[in-house]
Amino acid sequence: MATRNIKEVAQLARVSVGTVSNVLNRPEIVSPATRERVFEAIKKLGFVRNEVARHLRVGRSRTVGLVVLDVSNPFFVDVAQGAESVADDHDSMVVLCNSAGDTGRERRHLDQLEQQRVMGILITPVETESPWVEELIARGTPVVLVDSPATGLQCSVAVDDRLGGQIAGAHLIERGHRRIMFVGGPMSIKQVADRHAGVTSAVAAADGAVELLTSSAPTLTVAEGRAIGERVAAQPPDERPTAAFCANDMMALGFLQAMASHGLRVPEDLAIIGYDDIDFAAAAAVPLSSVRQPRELLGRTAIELLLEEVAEPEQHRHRQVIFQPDLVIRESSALRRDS
Amino acid sequence: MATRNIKEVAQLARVSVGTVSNVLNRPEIVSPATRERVFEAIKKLGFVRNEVARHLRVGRSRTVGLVVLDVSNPFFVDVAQGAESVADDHDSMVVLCNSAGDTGRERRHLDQLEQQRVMGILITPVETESPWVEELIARGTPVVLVDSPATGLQCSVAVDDRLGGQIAGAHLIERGHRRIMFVGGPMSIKQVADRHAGVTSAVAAADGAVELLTSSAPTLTVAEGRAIGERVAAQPPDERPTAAFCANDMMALGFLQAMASHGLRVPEDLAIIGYDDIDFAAAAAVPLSSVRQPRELLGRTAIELLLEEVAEPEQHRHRQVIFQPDLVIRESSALRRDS
DNA sequence: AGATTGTTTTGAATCGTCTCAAAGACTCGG
DNA sequence: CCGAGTCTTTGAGACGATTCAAAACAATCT
Repeated sequence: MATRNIKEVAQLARVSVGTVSNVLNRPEIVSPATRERVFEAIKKLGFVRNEVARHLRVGRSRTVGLVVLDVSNPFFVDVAQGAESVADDHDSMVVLCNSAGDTGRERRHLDQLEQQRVMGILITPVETESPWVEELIARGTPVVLVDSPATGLQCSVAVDDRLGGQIAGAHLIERGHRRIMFVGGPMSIKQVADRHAGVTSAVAAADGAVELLTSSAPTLTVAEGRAIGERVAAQPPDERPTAAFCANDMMALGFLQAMASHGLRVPEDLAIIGYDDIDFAAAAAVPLSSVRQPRELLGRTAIELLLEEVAEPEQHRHRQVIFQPDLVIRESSALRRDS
Repeated sequence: MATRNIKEVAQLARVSVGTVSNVLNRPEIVSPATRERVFEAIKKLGFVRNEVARHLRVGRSRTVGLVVLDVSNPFFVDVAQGAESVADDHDSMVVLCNSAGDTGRERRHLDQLEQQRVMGILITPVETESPWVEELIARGTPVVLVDSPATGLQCSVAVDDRLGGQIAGAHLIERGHRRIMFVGGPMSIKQVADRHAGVTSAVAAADGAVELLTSSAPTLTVAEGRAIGERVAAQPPDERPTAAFCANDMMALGFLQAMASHGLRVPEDLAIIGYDDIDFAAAAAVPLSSVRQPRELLGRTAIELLLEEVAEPEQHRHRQVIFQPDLVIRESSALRRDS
């Protein structure tokens, strides 16, 4: 209730409001004596600068919005932490919003962020083509796409998911697997489609006859991974795939659990490889092989591109940064299989 | 760049700014004809209300800060989702901040939130006694403590951790364990201390001679849990505890992994029980028994208390809501042990 | 027509801070 | 002691929306 303002500080310190403002923003141009007086007044009154008024006046905000597909997927939490670490160094702030894969929620968050006049928005959009995002940009909010193809209207950072899928597929084939299942989700999600395309190309490139089965769940969750795993475990051994490539680690963990609860050994009976390399992957009881994405780096780079655009809007040219994924082989696919 | 303001809208619609404001805030008091004209102008110009200016004028913000100890612990993500679901219904917004257990970061976040004049702050403080929080309250920002004892200056929500520890201990004793290890962290963290106190009391209440070992790591992470697990696994079988009660599920998962990688069977060779019941606990290859906390409910209740305080500051009396934890028995502790 | 009541619309004041041109205070050489 | 430079400090507008007393307009009744 007792929120003090700059005027009260000025009164107590017997200076003008302009001087107080100067002390706050360019202390070096004000004489040590008055500066000290002002600081004392600030302390005595418990004055805290009203960032809202400041923002209104200067027109620039210090916060960046980050809208992700699923906060409960640690992958996105890590991306957020990467972004936040950079924001910290620029005394700005990241506000994390969860669209939960829902277009409506995504839109509401974008509206709120735009109304707050945030400095810019980092987003992993629910749908590749998003008119909302384009209008947002047209109205002047800088946007950086995370893990989504750029349209030329903005910068983007992404990881080559096709390559990731290919690496995973090649690895399984090299380990002797001839019957591989892709445990995926809706192909409308670009990441899923690309990873699938990657493993498909790896299969096509193999000499021998490698079979690729594809299953698809509505969402990329632990529960869905487990459900698909249950179905696979119920199949007769000679019909079962010998390896599963899961669209993300959440699904892979669910799949793994289904294997365990049906007494199937991983990797002996069935190898598993996931995607993202979240921390829980390494910590699984059978440590999970996974295609690693540079998660923090993704977030860091995204916000750096944004800050760059904000700093020099004129000479800024939109860029698309693409990182290479990385194969991390752990126990869940470590075994060589004699076909 | 092309951010339109209410004045431009007024001009185009040939009305005064006051009328535009009315259309935005109390459309019912303005005649249908002008209302329509104003809406058209808004659409044509792509006008988006400046929440910053609004906030400055009306003095009330629509955002709530939530400062948590560790975003990479899914427990806190779930708390956040609970809070957000309530915020959604009150068209306000939750901004999630991560103190990462660091007092400095915590303070920076609190400063930023106060400068933004947020409606209020929900916080799981790093340290129980926090002068910053008290000053914050004194200066007029409502605070609700999450999972921390209230000082009477604010509301709080928490789960009875002592009871949780006791339930876990009693369960293990009932299953025949006579040598139990508490896998914990710094006792300065209230949650850890309480859970430890709980299991201690359960042990004291047992007739037979039950031994309680205690180990402590600097942080409650998967890696630390694994490290302690490695040490335990290296002990000769007759010196090893037969059960481990971990301070949270992250540690329990790490511990579990160490068991697996050393060929120790869970629960046959060693039972494990965790705390929080995060989703990954059920999804572990040996599904983890855990003491469940009502995670979303915790977040929901916290923000409801805050909204209540904000709505009626006068007649508001601070309350402390305490929830009961719940034992979820899964495979990792399912076995009855014959001593 | 004039009075009365009710409905819409107006526009000036306000929120707390920043900015910047201009005024004030000092210093120093002549 | 004056005038030319430096430093410091001042104070009057913004910024964009909301509010509210008052004005304008409309409808109804004498």
